[in-house]
Amino acid sequence: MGEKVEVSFYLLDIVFKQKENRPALCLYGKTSSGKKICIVEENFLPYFYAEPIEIEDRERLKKELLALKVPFKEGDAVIHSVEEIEKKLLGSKKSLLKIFALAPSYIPFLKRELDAHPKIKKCYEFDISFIYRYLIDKNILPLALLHATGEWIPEKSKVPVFLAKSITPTEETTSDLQIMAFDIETYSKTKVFQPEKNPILMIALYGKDFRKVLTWKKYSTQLDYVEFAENEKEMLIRFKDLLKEHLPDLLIGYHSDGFDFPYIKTRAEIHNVDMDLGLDYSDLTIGRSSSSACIAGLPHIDLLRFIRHNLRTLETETFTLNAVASEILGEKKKEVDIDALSLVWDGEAEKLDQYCEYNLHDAHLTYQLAQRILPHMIELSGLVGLPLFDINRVSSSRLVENFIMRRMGQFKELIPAKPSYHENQERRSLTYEGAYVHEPKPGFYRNVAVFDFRSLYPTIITAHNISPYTFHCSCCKDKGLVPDTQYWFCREKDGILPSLLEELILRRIRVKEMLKSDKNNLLLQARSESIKLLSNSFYGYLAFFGARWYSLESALSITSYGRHYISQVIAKAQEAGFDIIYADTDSVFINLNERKTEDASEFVQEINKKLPGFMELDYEDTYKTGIFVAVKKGHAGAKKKYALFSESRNKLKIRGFETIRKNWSKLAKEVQQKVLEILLKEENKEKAFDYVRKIIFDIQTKKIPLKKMIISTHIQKSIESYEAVGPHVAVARRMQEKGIPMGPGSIVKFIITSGEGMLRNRARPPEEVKEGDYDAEYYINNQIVPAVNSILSVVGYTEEDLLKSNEQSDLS
DNA sequence: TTTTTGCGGGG
DNA sequence: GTGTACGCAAAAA
Repeated sequence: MGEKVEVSFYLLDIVFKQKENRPALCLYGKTSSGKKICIVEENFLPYFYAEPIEIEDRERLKKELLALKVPFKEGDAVIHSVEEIEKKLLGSKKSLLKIFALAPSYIPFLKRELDAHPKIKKCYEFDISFIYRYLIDKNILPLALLHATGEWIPEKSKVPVFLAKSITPTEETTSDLQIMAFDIETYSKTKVFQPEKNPILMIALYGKDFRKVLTWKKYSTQLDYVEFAENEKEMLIRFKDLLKEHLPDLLIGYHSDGFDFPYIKTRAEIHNVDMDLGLDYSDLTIGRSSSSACIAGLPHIDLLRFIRHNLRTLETETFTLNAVASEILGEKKKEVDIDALSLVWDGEAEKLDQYCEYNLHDAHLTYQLAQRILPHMIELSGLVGLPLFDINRVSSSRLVENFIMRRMGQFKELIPAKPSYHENQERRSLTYEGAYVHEPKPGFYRNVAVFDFRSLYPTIITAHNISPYTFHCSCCKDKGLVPDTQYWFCREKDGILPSLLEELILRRIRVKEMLKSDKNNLLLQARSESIKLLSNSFYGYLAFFGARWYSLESALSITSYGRHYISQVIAKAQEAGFDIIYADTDSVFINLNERKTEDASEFVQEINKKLPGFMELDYEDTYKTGIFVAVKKGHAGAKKKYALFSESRNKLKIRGFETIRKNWSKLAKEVQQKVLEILLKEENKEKAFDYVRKIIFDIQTKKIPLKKMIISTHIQKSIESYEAVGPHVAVARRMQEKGIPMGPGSIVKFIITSGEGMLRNRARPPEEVKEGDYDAEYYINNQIVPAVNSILSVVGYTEEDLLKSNEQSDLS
């Protein structure tokens, strides 16, 4: 003890702790041999800037400030020290006072006091979280290798604690992380989860060379990974101890912010068990409204949150573990009757094996998903400098913001404050014109060429130097305005945001270049994706009401340029004799008619010759066939709703047809898909029409199996509180009468049966319906016709044609 | 058309 | 906690 030593470690997590007289940062990390340690940094103080009114007597002002006492809780918030410093605000120099304090929580109080101080004009950078401030100022990246000198100190902790005298960052980072995935199963006889009432039955853990399912119902099993606890309380304690024993670098769950951890916390409170999972024995905390489960020193990753926010490239519409795992891993959840778990638990414990397997399999899927997704999170973390815990949870606007904040130092520019509540409200209420959408003429088309601008908004920002820093400069007023506005941006000096964005675009070009010779390099792919995600978020960021660098003028100018360029392409295409079918934001759909693709290619090249900066029009593809439909009422073309067939890729591109959703029967979805396929791939409208006629005939003659007729709907509120009793509510009430509780969140599956009277009296749960006993009329008129009507009317069939009585014999 | 509510994910 | 952190779509008004 007491001897000066050196340690090197990779930074995994960072936690702030207010010590008696000083703020401390606990840097949790692992050494190159994988050992976990905690390095305490006490040499960094929180601060903000204050701009004095006159440059009169600085020394006197400093003394005055140092003597200030601002009431704070039981004591006083005081200023620890003051330094003089130069910074820029929108390019103009400011000489400022850097005000240090001994606690981050003093900062808002001191700031408020100085705002009211007669000798202080304005305060800056008072709303940057202490941890980010530290990472930014010390230029430390998460997962970076750090060297520290200091000494080991005794402290209550699950890992050795080291008090640092100095910390030096390096450029080296690690991506080799030991992860542990977990999942719980709970008692519930309905869809409604009641952690206050119903216990946790199982907890699965899956790590490298480690798998375990904890449960507390003893039954005979051959599964070597099942471990029994006396009761739920002992199981929770065992879970805690296993984490302490294994100390993974990251703990991974799926919807664990919103479900598993809140559930665990509630159950632990009931049993009076401390959920002191933190490496410093601090409790698991659940953030209130944006609910995130946080463990000191052990970053908790909820994959669902990252996937929902930042992995929108997935095809899937829903983000259930099953859907996401089958798309990313090609593997599904284990099929068990989860509804029966509680009954089995109560009465047939010998059948619990399948649920233990199910539980472990979910943890395993989560583990595998983490292996795929972590490279993306790690790349993003390195790019914008946010720790993995935050990368997991922030929106793309905050990614952009942190990226910019980190780079502000090099420009010596001040970081603007977050908007006040009032500004926020004001910004929310402002709207402006968005992208251009050209209304399509409904119809069936052949040879549809699609052009689109590659990264339209990012390239507009860089090509036209759009940013709050270049807005209305004094030098370029007479050099031209943004189309359809009175605004201009500097043409002489590079704006900070456009130059950062340009750097990103160039970096991505380099990464893509490297990928050409190393196609399967997942890390490079993740890097390219991360840069793309960040670049594409700049425009949205400028228009985001909560942004520090909010600039309505910039956002509005970007969309204005966007409309300008797309309209230009449309006009020139028409000049060149092409017919425009449709256009939306950054893409134009052209009817090639008898023209060759070479003509279109040439046209695109001509356009590209005149585009500034990185702007570029891509010839995306030529689609063999395409359908654009009309809006429900009227003859106008529906926007953002079309289907195209790419012969070269042998793939349908279907957009905006919304029947791929709930409360449509499987049959309706199937029929819609099939009709589009026949029309686009086979170009046989008679066959499509006959197909639908055949389906209608089959419905009438009761040949369709019941399971395709099931409609599922979500129950929104308690069954009693519905005033309008729709079919789903009626069915839910019947189920409840039969002893199956129904509440918000329950999914009701029902079939409309034949007979007279109101729908709600004819809706039945599928198990009560005999094969063939569905209401043919209802399914034809409310499911099939709406699904295909707009499509078939494009090729000349009306609703009446579809519903004409089935006398022709060729159909049967 | 504008405002309010409530789901998503999880068993 | 360098406070006051969702976002969208359907239902209701």
